[in-house]
Amino acid sequence: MAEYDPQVIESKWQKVWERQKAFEADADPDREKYYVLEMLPYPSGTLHMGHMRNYTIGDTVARYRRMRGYNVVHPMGWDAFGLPAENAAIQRGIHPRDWTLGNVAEFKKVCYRFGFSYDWRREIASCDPEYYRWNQWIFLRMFERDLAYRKKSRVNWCPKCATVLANEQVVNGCCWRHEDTPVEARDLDQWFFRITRYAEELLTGLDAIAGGWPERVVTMQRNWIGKSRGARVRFDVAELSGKSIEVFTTRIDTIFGASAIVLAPSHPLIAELLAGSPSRAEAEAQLGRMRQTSVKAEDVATAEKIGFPTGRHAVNPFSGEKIPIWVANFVLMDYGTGAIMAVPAHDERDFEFCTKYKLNIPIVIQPSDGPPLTPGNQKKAFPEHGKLVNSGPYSGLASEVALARMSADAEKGKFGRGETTFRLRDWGISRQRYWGTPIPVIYCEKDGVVPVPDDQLPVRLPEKVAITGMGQSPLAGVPEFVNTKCPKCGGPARRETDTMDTFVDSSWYYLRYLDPHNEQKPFDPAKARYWFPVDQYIGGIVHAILHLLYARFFTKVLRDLGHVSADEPFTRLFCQGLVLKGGTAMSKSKGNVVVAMDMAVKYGADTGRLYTLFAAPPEKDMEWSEQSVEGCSRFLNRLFRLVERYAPIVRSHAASAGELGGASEKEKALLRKTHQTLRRVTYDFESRWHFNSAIAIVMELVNEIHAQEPLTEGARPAVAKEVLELTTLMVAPMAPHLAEELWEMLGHAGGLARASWPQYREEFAAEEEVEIVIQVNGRVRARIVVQAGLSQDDLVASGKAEPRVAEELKGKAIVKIIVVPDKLVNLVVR
RNA sequence: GCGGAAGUGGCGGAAUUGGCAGACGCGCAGGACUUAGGAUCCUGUGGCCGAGAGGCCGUGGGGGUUCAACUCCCUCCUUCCGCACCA
Repeated sequence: MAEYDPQVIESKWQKVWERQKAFEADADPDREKYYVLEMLPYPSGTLHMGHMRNYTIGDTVARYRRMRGYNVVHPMGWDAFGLPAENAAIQRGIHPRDWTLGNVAEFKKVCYRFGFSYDWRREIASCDPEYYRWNQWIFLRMFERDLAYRKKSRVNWCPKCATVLANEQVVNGCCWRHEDTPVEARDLDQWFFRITRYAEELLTGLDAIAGGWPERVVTMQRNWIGKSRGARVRFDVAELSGKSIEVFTTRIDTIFGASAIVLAPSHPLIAELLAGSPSRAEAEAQLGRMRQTSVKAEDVATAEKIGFPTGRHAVNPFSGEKIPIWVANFVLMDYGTGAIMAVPAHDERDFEFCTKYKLNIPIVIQPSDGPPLTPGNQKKAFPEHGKLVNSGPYSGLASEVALARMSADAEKGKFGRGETTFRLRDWGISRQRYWGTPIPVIYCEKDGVVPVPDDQLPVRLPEKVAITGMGQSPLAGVPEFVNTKCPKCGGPARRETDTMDTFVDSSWYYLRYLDPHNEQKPFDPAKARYWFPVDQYIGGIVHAILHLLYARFFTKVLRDLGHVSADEPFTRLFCQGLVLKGGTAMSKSKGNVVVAMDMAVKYGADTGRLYTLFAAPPEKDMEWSEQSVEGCSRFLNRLFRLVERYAPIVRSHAASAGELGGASEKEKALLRKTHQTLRRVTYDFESRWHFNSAIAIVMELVNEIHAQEPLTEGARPAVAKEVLELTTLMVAPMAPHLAEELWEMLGHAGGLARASWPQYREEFAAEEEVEIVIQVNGRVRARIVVQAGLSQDDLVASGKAEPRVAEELKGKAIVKIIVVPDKLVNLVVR
């Protein structure tokens, strides 16, 4: 008897699939397409089972869809630019490209070993000039439309490294390499994508995809875009005629309670306000300190509120009241107008600030129910809507009414207007790094900023670069790269030395897959018309905001450029859970990884795949358990032995399905179980991807075939064939190598990579007999087996006849009878 | 602080969406086969009471709706995740 040897079987079928080109798919207007995609991986060193979960889910879905007859495109590629490659270069003196390509080769080997059904002809790597030239091309198109622009922006700067740090390289406000050196803020000229132009559409577009995306992701995106309606109001500066300050507020109804105007430390008007102010010297010293603080969000959020008065005043346009103008660290320059009106009684932050600096706290909103606020009893801000008081002509109005009326009045008085703002900011794409896409721009003394002409693309990354992690952008140290000619005047010019954020690479790669070798365009719109959008996208929740938002943005830009017609790139999104070991996510740095290749060598890829699907529903985190892996291995072994045992019977007979009639009771029971299993597995695959329960029920089926041995004595080949073939097909998307082997054992030539998913048959699945639970007052008192479809009256009668039930009914009156057909009878007695 | 998700045996989890709680797997216990088994097969396995038939309790806590609640409503607790001075 042959043993189940996954090493032999898996390698055998991987070669067959390759020879058959089983997973290559091309546009075919006559067939319905299905584009399933796992998020572009960063090819880091060793692949562990945390990675494999993502691909296993995607592959299972891809294989299932193929069996359902779809024309499935399932590509794979590499997010090959990025900081880790540069770190490797610094630490080991290896070129980032060599390090990256080495990892890619390793990654690919593991994907192959796990039998993932990718169309490898479509493979791309973002560090390939044939890929990133199109990043540059898209950048230029965006530049032409003012969607790419340059402005000064604040970055983290380590004075010891003399370089810019990414946010994640800032640890506790200090450089990750120099933990005693506080990070400084610096302003550099940087490139931005004007994603805010699409803010409204990125928000409304969520409604269209909401049904196909996890709700939490939609919510996170919505919050990130952060639309808020309010008003912009102008306050004149009392001491400087003709000067004014605009604030943004969502609560114009509280404006009579404003006790100060507060500016962000980098507000442009500060210099003018301070010129000639009595408190100038002290104020400038404070300002200097404030401007040094870190850029990191957490640090900003937890910092204590500090501020100082400018000595100037603003005039409240509604009340005519003069209030002081302050500067404080908690006001953000890049949200709203960079200035706020502080209404301490009705805003928590303002309350904290004004309490600290002993500013007035006038109450202008009273709760619509509950005790009224008084200066004596107010311990914290009251930020809710309510009824206006001390608000001149608006006193007595409800907030909701006042908001609209005061906004309209501000507009009439020409000192304000209704306005909508977004929390979303433009996307800064400049990185002072080597291993990324060069930004295709040239600076000429005469012509200024000059885009690189299309026919000079790609702007290639130079090979020989000193990467030290110190100093400015590495490319600035390569004179052959920097020094060039101005495309306009031909005079001497220098190239931009920053590279693009790697999120640019992953913002449109799903379109390049559709036409990966096109040398004329990023992709052929005709091909995109067939394949795009992605039907099912699969990846980690970590990318819920940025990557997905950027990809949506790019899709809209490319649509407006006329390259695609879809509004959204991903119709459905699935976020798989993490793989934990010892309670924390598997990661190399934590040292708790289960190496994917080790898994394949010890148990085989099919066992690894099956366990990943079996241990938990795919959207939930799962804890890795080696012992449970053994369980899956045992199951596949059992299945192998089962088919091996009966395969000769099946093969000896060229059975046709028509011979299933007239089966014995035992055979009928088995056919029933098989078709019920198929019904349930199909349901799990179609609806919610609960592969764990699909596998469980197939295990039950296999157990039943084993236990009852209905096929041994005088077994009917037609029944054996039906049962074993369906079982094999059901596990095929999950354990594809073994399924192929079983399929061959059962007498099929040519493999099942393109076999059809079977249709369950109701006439086999239907139960002839059902177990009915008989309850008295909701408690189970008996179970009876009856013919299916029995009438309610018959069920009640049979139930009452049960001795245990009769006993309970003795001396009591039945007040209500509930019958659930084929399931349950509940007799309510008193 | 705001937003989201989740709490079921010793463990991972199931319950086709209001109808038998604990499927399936792991672990554990007992047995069979074996020179041997960490292979394979069989049996048992939520808690308490009982020799047994059987009974009672049980899905984070408390309350409610219902003939019937892991499932729906209210409330509290715990854990995880995301955002975080957004005016």
